[in-house]
Amino acid sequence: MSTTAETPRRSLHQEQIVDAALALLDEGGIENLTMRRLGDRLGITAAALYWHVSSRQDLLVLAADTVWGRTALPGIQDLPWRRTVLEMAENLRSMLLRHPWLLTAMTIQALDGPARDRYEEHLRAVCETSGLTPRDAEQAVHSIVTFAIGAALAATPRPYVSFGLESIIDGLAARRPTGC
Amino acid sequence: MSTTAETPRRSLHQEQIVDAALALLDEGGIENLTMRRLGDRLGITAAALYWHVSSRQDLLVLAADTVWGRTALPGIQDLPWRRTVLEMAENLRSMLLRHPWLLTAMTIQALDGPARDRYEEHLRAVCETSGLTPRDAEQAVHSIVTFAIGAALAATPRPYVSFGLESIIDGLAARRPTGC
DNA sequence: ACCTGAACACCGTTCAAGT
DNA sequence: ACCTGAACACCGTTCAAGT
Repeated sequence: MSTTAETPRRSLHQEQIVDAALALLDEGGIENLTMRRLGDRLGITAAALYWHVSSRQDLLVLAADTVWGRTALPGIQDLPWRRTVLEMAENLRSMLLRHPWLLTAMTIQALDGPARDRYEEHLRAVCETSGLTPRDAEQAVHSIVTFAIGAALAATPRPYVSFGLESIIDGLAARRPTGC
Repeated sequence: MSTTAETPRRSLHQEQIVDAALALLDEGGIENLTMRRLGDRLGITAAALYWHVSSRQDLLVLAADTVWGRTALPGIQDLPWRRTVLEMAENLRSMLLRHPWLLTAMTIQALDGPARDRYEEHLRAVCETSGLTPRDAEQAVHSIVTFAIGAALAATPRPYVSFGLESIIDGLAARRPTGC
């Protein structure tokens, strides 16, 4: 009835569309997401999707940020900072392994949405709280995210992943005033 | 005239096709490589391409290995091993930045061909020659390749790349009997 | 041995038209 | 406000038929 109720209604529809798109992506990768197939699954014409979403690319951007948003963020002070950083790296890597189409999408266009920003911001906060300078915390975010993404894309086996991450964390720790 | 001359003739044709495919890929990314467009550029029907190549995927595999093969391999003992490893990582990263479609292709299917094997073999040899155990040299290959691929995909800025690579190399050096 | 033409089963996107 | 139908300009791949 009220005018303010209209916007949420519309984004509800969009949420259903993004959920269905995510299902198609997880089932068969990026080439499985087709406007016609997505329409079929929602009982709608492919053309009708363009009322809710501006393009297939737009849909991929929305799907990407949705998935970033589902990556768990551990408590900032619950564990020693090294363990927390390791956990965040592992969460990111396993998220990318569960949704390989996200790697494909990232290679086609830069995908930074609010949920990714939130993840990186959290990682930086973990490092700063632990005594790293802001500069080194920024270093940490870039190095850890880079390695986690690389590990997912290269399908790097587990033990090799741990070694690389721990080397990077050691490199960061060496820069703290207190040392380790 | 001789029967032995036939095989090279055919792969010459294939080489021209792969070169033209590479041009399309470098110009406009993976979605710019179209059988019809590639045919046009070679003065041939799209259907005719299937005589030389079994599918578009096959063409991508051939293009990928061609590009791996063009990555320069530095001399094994010309520089201190750390510098050589850094150089190989940088060569890989800049190759991937020059051919971003290769990252896309890697996310869609595993792409290990002879040229990639050769690159990784060389990197392992550099590490083993420097005194790393075979196990640690294997660690080195995985960590360095993982990080270089991640840096290309995440578009990690230069200084952050150096820090990550050097941390990994420090971690490797610490495992040598002689220390650093 | 190598290539064409036509066909099949698809794509993303637009847009007039309906309700 | 939301959806359909038809259309446009594309795709990869197959296959009979040509030379």
